Amino acid sequence: MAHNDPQCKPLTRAQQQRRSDIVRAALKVFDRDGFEGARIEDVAREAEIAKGTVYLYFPNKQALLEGVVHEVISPEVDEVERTALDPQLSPGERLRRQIKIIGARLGSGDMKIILRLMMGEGPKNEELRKFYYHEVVERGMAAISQCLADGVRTGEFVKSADKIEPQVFAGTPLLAAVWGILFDDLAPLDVNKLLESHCEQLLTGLERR
Amino acid sequence: MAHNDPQCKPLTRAQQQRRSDIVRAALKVFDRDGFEGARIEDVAREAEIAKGTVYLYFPNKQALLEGVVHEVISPEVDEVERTALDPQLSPGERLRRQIKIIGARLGSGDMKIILRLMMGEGPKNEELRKFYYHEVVERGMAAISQCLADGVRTGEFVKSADKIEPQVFAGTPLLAAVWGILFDDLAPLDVNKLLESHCEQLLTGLERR
Amino acid sequence: MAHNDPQCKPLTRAQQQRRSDIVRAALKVFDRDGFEGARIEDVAREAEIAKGTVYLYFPNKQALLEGVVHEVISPEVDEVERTALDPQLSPGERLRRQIKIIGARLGSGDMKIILRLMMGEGPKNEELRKFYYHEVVERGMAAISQCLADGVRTGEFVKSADKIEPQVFAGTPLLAAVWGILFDDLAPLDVNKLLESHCEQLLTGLERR
Amino acid sequence: MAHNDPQCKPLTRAQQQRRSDIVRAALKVFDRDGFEGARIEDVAREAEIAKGTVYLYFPNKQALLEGVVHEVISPEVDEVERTALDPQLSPGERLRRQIKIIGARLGSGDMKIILRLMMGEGPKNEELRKFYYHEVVERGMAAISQCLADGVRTGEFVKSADKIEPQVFAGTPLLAAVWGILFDDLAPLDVNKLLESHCEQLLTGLERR
DNA sequence: GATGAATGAGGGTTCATTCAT
DNA sequence: GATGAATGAACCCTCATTCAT
Repeated sequence: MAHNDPQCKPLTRAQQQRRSDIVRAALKVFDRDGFEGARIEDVAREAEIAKGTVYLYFPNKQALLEGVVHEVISPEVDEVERTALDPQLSPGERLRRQIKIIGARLGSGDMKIILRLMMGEGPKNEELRKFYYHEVVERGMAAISQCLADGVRTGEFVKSADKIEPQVFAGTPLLAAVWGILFDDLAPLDVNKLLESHCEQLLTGLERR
Repeated sequence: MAHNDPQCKPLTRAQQQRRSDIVRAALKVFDRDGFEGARIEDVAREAEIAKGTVYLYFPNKQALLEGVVHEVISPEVDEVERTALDPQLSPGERLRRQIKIIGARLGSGDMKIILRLMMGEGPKNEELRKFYYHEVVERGMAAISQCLADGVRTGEFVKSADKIEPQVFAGTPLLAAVWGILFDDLAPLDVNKLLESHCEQLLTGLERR
Repeated sequence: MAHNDPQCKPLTRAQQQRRSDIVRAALKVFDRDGFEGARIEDVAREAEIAKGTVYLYFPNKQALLEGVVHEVISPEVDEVERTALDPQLSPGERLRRQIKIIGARLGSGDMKIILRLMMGEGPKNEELRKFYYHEVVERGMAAISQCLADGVRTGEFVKSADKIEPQVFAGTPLLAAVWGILFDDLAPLDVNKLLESHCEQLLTGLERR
Repeated sequence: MAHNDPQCKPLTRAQQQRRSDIVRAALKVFDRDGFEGARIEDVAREAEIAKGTVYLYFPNKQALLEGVVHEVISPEVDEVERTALDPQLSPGERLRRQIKIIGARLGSGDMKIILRLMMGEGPKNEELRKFYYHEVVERGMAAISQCLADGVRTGEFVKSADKIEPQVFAGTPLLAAVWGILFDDLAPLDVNKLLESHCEQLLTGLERR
C-alpha cells in the first residue's frame, strides 16, 4: 500500500484518517517513552489497530518518526505565520506577537514533543534535521527578520535593528520549551511573564525614543 | 567492586583513572549513537577494555549515564563559576562574561552532549533532571541574578533590573547550543557574534544612561 | 498474546497445540540439562519454532517451568485417581494397586522429570512446591489413607491400620523413582518386584489373619 | 597448587583447613542457591577468602561440587556404620537403629543438601552418581541386608526375610528427607514417629511370632 | 600462596519487521 | 486491506575462569 510514497496511489480519505490516527498515537507514545523506547505495538494499541497495520502506512519506525514530525509541524507553522503576520499591527507589535506565539507553540503540546524528538534523533537523521530547519527554524527566523526590517523602514526601530540576529529573539521561547520538558516539576516557569519580560528588554533597546 | 557506591571502599588512583576512561568513552559513544542506541560493548571497545569491566564500575547502563552526567558537569560548573566571578569586574562586565561563558560551555564539547542526553533521558529519570537542575540551572540562574542585583546596587543598572528573570539572559546561549547540535551543518552560527549581539541588546536596556 | 494468563483471551486450538508442543519440548530439554542448564533456544529448536515464539506463550523461563509442571501433573494425577479407585476391589487390593501405580507413575517418564525439577527448583519456588504438594502429595496421601480407613471399616485390616501414616506406603515408590533417576545405569532395579515385595511386607502386618 | 590432585604434594594442615572451609562455605551456598545458582564469589565470601583462592583448591566449579559431596559423605557414612553395627544388639534392634539413623542422617543437615545436589547434578555427572552409589547407597543397602541375614541366622526373623530387597526399608527414610526439602513449611512431618511406624509395620511381618 | 580486577562467552529477553490467513 | 502470530537479530547483564601483582 501507501507508505507515503509519492509513487503510490494517493490515499483515500479513510486511509488518510487512519494514517493520521497512527501519527497521533505515535506522537503520544513517543512523548511518553521517547523514540527508541517506543514500541510499535504500543503505537498500534493506542491507535486501536493491529501492529501490522502500522506497516501498511509506514515502511518502518524511522519513517513513522518522519511522518510524525512532518504531520505535526506543518499546521503549527502555518498557524504561527498566519497569526503573526497581521498587517494591521505595527512591526513592534508583530514582533511581540511573534515571540509570544513561538514561545507558546514551541512550549506547549505537540511541538514540545517534536523538539525533544529532534534533539534525540536529529543528529542521526539528516532528513529530519533539514526538514525541521527549513520548515520551522528558517521560516521562524525569516518572520522575525521581516519584523525587524519593517520596523526600521517605518522608523519605529533604530537603524541598526535589522542587523540583529533573529536568534536573539528566539532564545527565550526555546528556553521556555526546554524548561517545560525538563524542569517544570522542580521549578514551574511562568512562561507568559517570562516572554513578556523578554520582549520588554529587547524592544526597549530597539525602539527609538 | 566499586560501582561508585559511597558504601564501597574508595577507588585506588588506577581505578579512578579507569572509571574516568569509561566515562569518557561512554560520553563519546552516547554522543555518536544517543543513550538508547549506545551499546555497552562499544563503550568498552572505545575504552579499550572488556565488556564485563564496565560493570565493575557501573551496575548498569542507567548508572553509567548518571556517572557520565555527574562527571562531566561538576568541573564545567566549577569553571563557569570561577571564571565568571572575578570581583574586579563591574557587574555589567561580569554579566557579559557570564553569558559568553554559559554560551561557550553549553555549546561546546561535553556539555552539548549532556544537554542532548538530558533532553532524551531527563523526562524518564528524575534523578538526572534534579541533578542537572541543581548543579547547572540553579547555579547558572543564581549567578546571573547576582550580577543583576550587584548592578542595581552599584547604580550601574536601572532599579528594575533585578526584577528581570535570569532566564531571559540564558535563552540565547541555550539556543546556540541547540543550534550547534542540530543545524550547524545546514547553517553554521557565529556563536560569539550572536552572544555579543544578545548582550548588547539586553544591556542597552539595562544600563542607566 | 497468550501467556497462559487467565486474563487473556482463551487460546485457539492451534495455540493450545503449540503451547503444548513447547511444554513437551521444555520437558525434554529440562530432563536432559536440568532447569538452569536448559537454554530457551534449545527448547525452541526442540519445538521447531523460533526462540521468540516461546515468549509468546510464557513470559519467562520460570513461567515455562511452572507451565511444564502444571501441564504434566494434572493428567497424571487424574489417571492415578481414576485407576486406583475401582470400587469393585477390596481395600487391600486397592492399596496394592495404588502403590504400584504411584510407583509406576512417579518412576516413569514425565513425573520422574518433574520430581527432579521439584528437587532442584522447589526450594526456590513456593508456588511450585505448593502446587506439587496439593496436586500430587496431598491427593496421593489422601487416597492411601482412604484405603486404610476402608479396610478397617470392612474388617479386612486390623483396627490400628488407619493410624498408619500414608507416607509409609509412599516411601518405596519414591525410592524407586529416585533410583531410576540416579542409579539405573549402575544397578538397575526391578521396580515391579520391589513394589510387590513392599506391598507384601506392609500388608502382612495389616491384614487380619 | 593442590586441586585435590593425587599428583600434587599433599596439603599442609593449614591448607587442609582452608580447603575444608571452602567446602563448608560451598555447602551452605549450594543449599541456599542450588548448584547452578551458586556463585563462586559467594562461596569465597562465605569462606572469607578471595574468589581466586577457591581456584587454588579446586580447578573449577564441578570439582568444588565433587569436593563437597566427597567431604560431606565420608564422615556421615562412617558414623552411620559405626553407630549401627553395635554387635551387642539383636539383628531386629540393629535394623531399627539402622533405619532411624538413615532417616536422621539423610533428612538432617548436610546429607539433605547432598541429596538435593545429587538429584540436580547427578544425571549430568557420572562420577558423582558412582561415588554416591558406592559410598552411600551400596553401603547402606549392604548394612540392611546384613541385618536381615543375621536375623534369619539367629532365628529372629522368618526364613524369607533375607529375600527382601533392602530398598523396602530405605524408602521411608528417603521420603522423609525429600519431604524435609520440599514440604516442611506446608505440612511438617514428625520424622521420628514416621520412622517408628515404618519399622513397626515392616518388622511385624518379619519377626517370628 | 593470596588477591580481586579483568575477561568474554553465554543466555534471557525484547521488539522491529514479516507474512500467512 | 487488516490482522497478530512468528521470527531472529540484537543487546544487557552475569559469572566462571584467568592472571598480573
